[in-house]
Amino acid sequence: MTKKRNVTLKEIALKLDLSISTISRALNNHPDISPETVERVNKLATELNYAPNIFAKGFRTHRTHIIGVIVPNVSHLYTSTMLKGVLDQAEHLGYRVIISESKNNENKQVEMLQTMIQFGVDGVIMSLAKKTQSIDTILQLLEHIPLVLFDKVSPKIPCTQVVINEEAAAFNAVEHLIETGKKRIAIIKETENSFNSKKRFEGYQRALKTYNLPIDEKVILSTEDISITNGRRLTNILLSLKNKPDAIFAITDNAAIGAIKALHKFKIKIPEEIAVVGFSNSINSTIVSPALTTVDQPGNKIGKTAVKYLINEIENSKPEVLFKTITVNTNLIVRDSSFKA
Amino acid sequence: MTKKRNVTLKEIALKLDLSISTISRALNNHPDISPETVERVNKLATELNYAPNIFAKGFRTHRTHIIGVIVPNVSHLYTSTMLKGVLDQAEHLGYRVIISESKNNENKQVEMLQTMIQFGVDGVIMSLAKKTQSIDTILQLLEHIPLVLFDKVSPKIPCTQVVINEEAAAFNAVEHLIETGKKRIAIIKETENSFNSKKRFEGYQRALKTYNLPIDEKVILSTEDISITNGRRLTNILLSLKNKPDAIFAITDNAAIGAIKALHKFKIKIPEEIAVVGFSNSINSTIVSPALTTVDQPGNKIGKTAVKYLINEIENSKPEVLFKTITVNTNLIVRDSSFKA
DNA sequence: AACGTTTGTGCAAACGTTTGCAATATATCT
DNA sequence: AGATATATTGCAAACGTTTGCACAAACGTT
Repeated sequence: MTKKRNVTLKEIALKLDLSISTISRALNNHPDISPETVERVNKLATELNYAPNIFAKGFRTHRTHIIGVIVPNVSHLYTSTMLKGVLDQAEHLGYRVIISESKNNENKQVEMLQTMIQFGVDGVIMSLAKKTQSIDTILQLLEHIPLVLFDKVSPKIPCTQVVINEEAAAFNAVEHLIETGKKRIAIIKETENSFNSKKRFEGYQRALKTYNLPIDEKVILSTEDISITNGRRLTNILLSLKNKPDAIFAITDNAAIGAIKALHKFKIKIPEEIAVVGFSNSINSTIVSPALTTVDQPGNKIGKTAVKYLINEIENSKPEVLFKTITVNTNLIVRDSSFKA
Repeated sequence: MTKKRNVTLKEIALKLDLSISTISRALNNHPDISPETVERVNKLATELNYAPNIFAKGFRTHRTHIIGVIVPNVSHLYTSTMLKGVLDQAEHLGYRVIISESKNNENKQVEMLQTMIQFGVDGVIMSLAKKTQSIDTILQLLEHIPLVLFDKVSPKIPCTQVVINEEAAAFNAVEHLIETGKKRIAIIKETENSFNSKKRFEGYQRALKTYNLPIDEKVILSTEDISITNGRRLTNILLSLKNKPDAIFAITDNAAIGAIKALHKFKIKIPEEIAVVGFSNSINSTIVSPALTTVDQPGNKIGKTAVKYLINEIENSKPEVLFKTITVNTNLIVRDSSFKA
């Protein structure tokens, strides 16, 4: 493949009878070049369609204007919504984005992080792989590069983190069920206490306490893999109880959909007999019937916010950075699975 | 941010009392370095955790080992499945991936293509924006860089293209309906003849002809935006006909889901009265009830294949390249919406 | 008149790598 | 032994950019 050679500073310098350094400075708005010279240089540069050689530049400046993104799985709808936000915001701020999948594998995760650093990205945005344990390597790598965590985060890693108000969102969801008259609300959550699962569970507990409802272990079910199938399976368990719940709060849309399928099977009326609420506002939540009441997570906004903070860190490297946790708000979207008007 | 300095060839050279060039050659398996030297160099290199400075390298070689991907919208499930394939295969072959969205905007599309080229990617994989008209700029840019089109392609662009067997897939889908005894099969397609829509329509027509069924314009409906809502709307039109169809082939899962919703509304039995078949095997197709019969498009494989061909073109730049169209096979997945066992 | 200041520009080194060519040492051949 | 081939290695240039420093001219200040 014969790529045409690009215009260089040298050529411009030659044509204008100036030195290379002057051209460089003119194009970079260096203060001590005279306005007229800047003018002339800019004119010719655009005329010749000059574009700086990104490698020579990166080589000198150690800046690439690339940010890396590492997520467990790109093909989850929610993830790709966040990616969209990242891409938009990055482009807007003049950065490009390299994306990798950790596939929820911890080793792969640090490996990707390493190659990205080695590759020279200016910063990394990451959503942690499930069961991320060995924080050590990550902590080490943190010395090399600015990192922002989003979605799946960990308080053990000292860096900026962008999350939704998991706890409050769960609280609202459960509160909504209580307000519609439900008294025995089950929860389907994850076994291992991922950050998200834990927070949502806390919100669930707080809601029950606030409204003086008993917390009953029997209707608190957990699963390793929070999928449709497991949502269904756990719901079957709930249905086998003597004292059945009158509502199910599933920590995930998929689990909620599984629940609905199980309830369908037993011809149980939703929401009259048992109401269901999910979490994510995935497309599926509108397709299942009855349509699912769920928590809308603004993935787009999360992505954008993460980029904004990362680039801020990259560009204003203060000696003492204060790492914040940024919370993006969610909305409860009420549909037929919990309340019929 | 204080990035730690990396190990360089120079340091290795110093420690081994060899020249920089020898080190470089040893690490690149150049044939005229003695085996022992190669051994020593490799040993020390891994020991020091040497990683070549990607910028110095790209600077010299004009190779970045990055490939660019441009798609209309990352947050479509099918797209993100293809992306997954791209990421996997690229990583496997030692490349990294930069992703951009064209947002189905033609100008944005060429703009992205340009910045990617300017940025120095080794090649680009692209799925065309809807209504891509001005092929000219793309043809020009083609001189600068290897390009592979996938999914949304155009025969007007002379480059390798990776697609599914749209026509045959549609044929099979319609054939399946005919085999279950359906005689009046409607189709819901796109107004503008996108490559995909056109091919699928051709398959539809061929199937009817093959089985000597009449082609009736009345049950051939089109829409600009092939969404759930429009699937529903067009199905309502079909239901208002005197002579109703006994099956609907929707060119897209979403349209098919819209159709199912419309049929539900009128309490029409699926598939007994009217069967429905979609296209894509999106997750939704299993969530809707009855579960949707659909064409499984192996997005993953398409992504992988595209990368394979692109990298082949990048690495073996023959003077005369023969541009192929690669066809990836699909499967019809039969579910309850068309046939109950 | 001599000096400092400011303004605009150029020189040349540096970043880390690859690579054509030269150089040396060793082996092979007459 | 002398000459020629072969196997290893080193030298130095080149890639395009940025940047510390030096320089010159023009001006204002004593």
